[in-house]
Formats: sequence, structure tokens, C-alpha cells
Amino acid sequence: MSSRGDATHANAGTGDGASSSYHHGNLRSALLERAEQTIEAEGVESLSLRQLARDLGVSHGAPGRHFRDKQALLDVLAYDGFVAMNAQLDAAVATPGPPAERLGAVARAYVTFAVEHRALLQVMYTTKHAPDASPRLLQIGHASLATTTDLIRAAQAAGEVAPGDPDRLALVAFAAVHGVATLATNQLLDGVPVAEATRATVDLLWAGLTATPASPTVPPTPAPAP
Amino acid sequence: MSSRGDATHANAGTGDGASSSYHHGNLRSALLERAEQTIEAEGVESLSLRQLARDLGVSHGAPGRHFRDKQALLDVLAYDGFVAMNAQLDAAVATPGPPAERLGAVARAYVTFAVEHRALLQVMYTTKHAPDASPRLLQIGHASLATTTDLIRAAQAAGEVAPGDPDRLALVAFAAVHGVATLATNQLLDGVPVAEATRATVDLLWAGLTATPASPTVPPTPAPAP
DNA sequence: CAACAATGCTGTCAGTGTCTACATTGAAGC
DNA sequence: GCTTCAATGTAGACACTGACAGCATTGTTG
Repeated sequence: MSSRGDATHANAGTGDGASSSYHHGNLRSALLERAEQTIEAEGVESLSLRQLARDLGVSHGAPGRHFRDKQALLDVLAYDGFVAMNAQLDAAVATPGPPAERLGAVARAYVTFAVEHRALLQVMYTTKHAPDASPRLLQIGHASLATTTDLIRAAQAAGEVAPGDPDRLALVAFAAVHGVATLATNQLLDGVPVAEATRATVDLLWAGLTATPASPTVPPTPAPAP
Repeated sequence: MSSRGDATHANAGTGDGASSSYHHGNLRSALLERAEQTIEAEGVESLSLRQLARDLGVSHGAPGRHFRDKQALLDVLAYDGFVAMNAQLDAAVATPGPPAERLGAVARAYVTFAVEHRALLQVMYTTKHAPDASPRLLQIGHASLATTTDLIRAAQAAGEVAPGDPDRLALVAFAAVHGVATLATNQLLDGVPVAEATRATVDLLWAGLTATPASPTVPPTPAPAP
């Protein structure tokens, strides 16, 4: 838990002209912000610490004061991305209405976030993080899954979804929506509007959730080890 | 249609010791093969043309004779990946049995391929390809979707799947399986075995496909339970 | 006012992708 | 057999990058 967030200084900089002096005052945040803009505009592989420094008017070594290396910056970007995304998902799941409606809202929120932050999502879901950052990222990544699990559990309690391991069902539902998001961000939906694909997915998922008799769990043939 | 495949020389080199001479004889194929090994072992971002050349015992400029730039090599890698994957999917869909079984086989084949070629799949689904290569990649990428569409259409003809636009249904099913594959390759299944997640997804999908009344298209009031 | 830690700057190094000029090779045509 | 030529590989160069080390400039704290 070192070298992560905790903006140590939390320097004020409410807007006064502290930007022309020797110290930038906000470099860390500015780097993160600009980095996201850059990756969304030109792709992750085009991100350059030196160009970033140039954009912000600091020397090429300055970023090293805030991020040990490039990957460390990406790790923070991913973490912050999960935080932002989870906030959106939580807001979506909190909308009043029947479970089907709420599931749709969460799915829409997820896909919307994905499309609006294509490159960021890619960074978030790329397991190239430093071993130190991994557990933290894993944990916050699972938070979004928990949102779905709660929703399914509630729907089961209300009798609208057939019984079955809510964790498992949530994982599948999450994966399905995630798949749509992935295809959408890579323009592989072949002309089908994103909203439409999302709706079709939710419809199909819901149909399956209300119909499926839990999980069969009857392995006729012993599953070959993966 | 330029600079792609067509191994112009198709030099024999059935194994005779032509590897010590000035010309490598097989550089293009060797580069592709080694590149895939490298990205699977160390990730795409660690791929270096110079290291590749070193590994194969040629000079650092040699790869440039076969691939205009690094991205061109990745494009070919992606294309070949789609070809290989489609072959697996076609083989899976050709297995005899009821549609549900065949859908499961295709899903398993897809996920298996994804897990065995994590990095390659990432390259395949990354829209950073040269504008020249894009249409070709898009086309072959859609071929795998066509496999699913045919399957769904057949199931509808057999009366096992409710009517509805087979293209749309296939897209959704494909996205769901793709989502599982993506989560699996990034180790985000949280301990759930890949095979199990795949099976659960297929079960849920099939339940939805057999139950869904085409596309509801009734936005405001979800059908009250009978 | 004097330390001090935080932050930024400059210089440097190895590694990389790409371009250009040159070398080697095998095959085609005379 | 010889020349010619395209294909392929080599060597050098250039700009760029990430990372590191040493020095400079701050604001803060005692």
C-alpha cells in the first residue's frame, strides 16, 4: 500500500496563478487527467511519459517524481477508472423499479461507460499491473460484480428470478454485458447500435434468468480438466 | 491486398541446412511464429522487432523486408489468428447432436482458443490495425459470427429456438461467450473454473433462447406474470 | 533563519522503430 | 557461361522513449 494515492500535499491551488512557478502544484492529477485524454484520443500504446511532460510544460523527468514508472501511472489510472465506473453502476442499480428494469439500467451504465472510456477500460482489464497493485485492483474490480450479485439476490427474494447461486448467475450476466461492451468498443457490432445490442442482451438474459431451473449441476460426462 | 500473405518464394527448405547461409529462407514464417510465442509468454507490449531478429539470428533490419512496420506484423498475426480460430469453431459446430449441444461445443471451442491464445486474442480484437488491413480483418472476424448465426437459424428451423432475428440473437450469444472468454483470459473469473463459467453461460443463453418471444419491444410495462 | 523533504530540471544511457545505402544470393534471359 | 535483376539480409544512422542519477528550487517546520 505504498506509492499509491494519498495526494500527500493536497495543495490548494484553487486557481491562483501558481502554474507558472517552479513547481507545478498539481502535476500528479494533471498527469492522470492528461494521460486519460491522450489514451482515449490516440490509444494506450501511443502514451509517452515524455510527451505527457511536454504537454504539461514540465521537464521529462518530472513525472518520475509521482509515478515510479509508466506502468505505475497506468495502474492508478485503472484504479481510478474502477472507482468512477463503480459509482456509475451503483447509481444505476439504485434507480427505483422492478429488477428487470434495474438490470437494464446497470447494463446500460456499464456499456455507456465502456464506450465513453474505451481505452481506459482496456487499461482496467489488462492484467499487466504491478504485482503490488494487483490485489487492490482485483478487489475494486470485484466490487462491480458485487453490485450485480446483490441485484440478482434481490430479484430472487422477490420471486422474479429462479433460484440458483447468485454469484454464479451474476458472473454470467456480467460477462454477457461485458462482452457487448467489449465488442462495442472495438466496433465489432457490425452496425448494430450499441443501445440495441445492450437491450437485446438484457432481454435474453432476463428470459434465461426467469426460466432457468437453477443450475443443472448434472455433469453427465465428467468435465475434462481445463 | 498488397503486402499480405502470398509467400512469394515459398522456398522449399524441407529441413536441409540452409539456415546458416546469408538468406534465412523462412524468415517471414519464423517471425510470425516466434512473435506469437513471445507475446503469449511476455505480453504484446514486450514484443520487440529487434529482439525478434536477435532470436532468429538475423540483423535488426531484416524484419523490415517482410513487414512494413511492427503493426503490419501484428495485423498478419491477427488475421492468421482469426483463420485458426474459425477453423476450430467450424469444427465444433460440425459435431453431431442437438442444437443446444452444438452451441455448447462452439462456446467451449471459443473459450478454449481464447485461453490458449490470450495475447493473440487481444491482438485480434484490438482496433489499432492499419486502415488497409481493417476491412479484411473485419470480414474474417465476422466469419466466426456467421457460424453462430447459422446454428441459431438451424435451431429455429427445428423449432427449438423461438423466432427472432437470428443475426441479432447470434450477436448476443456471441457477445456473452466472448465476455466469458475475456474475463477468463484476464483472470477475472475469481476462481470459478473456466469450463464451469462457460457451461453456466450456455445454460442461461439456451434458457433465454428457448423462452424469449422474439424481441419484446414493449418498453414501458414489462409483461405481468401470468 | 536554518535545515529538510518535496518537487522539478538537466544530463545520460540503453533500447526501440524506422529509414537509407550497401552486400549477398539465386534465378531468368541472353 | 555470363550478365542482369529482384529478393532478401546487413550495417549505420536518427529520433524517440523509459529510466536513472545528480543538482536546483521551493515551501514548511523547527
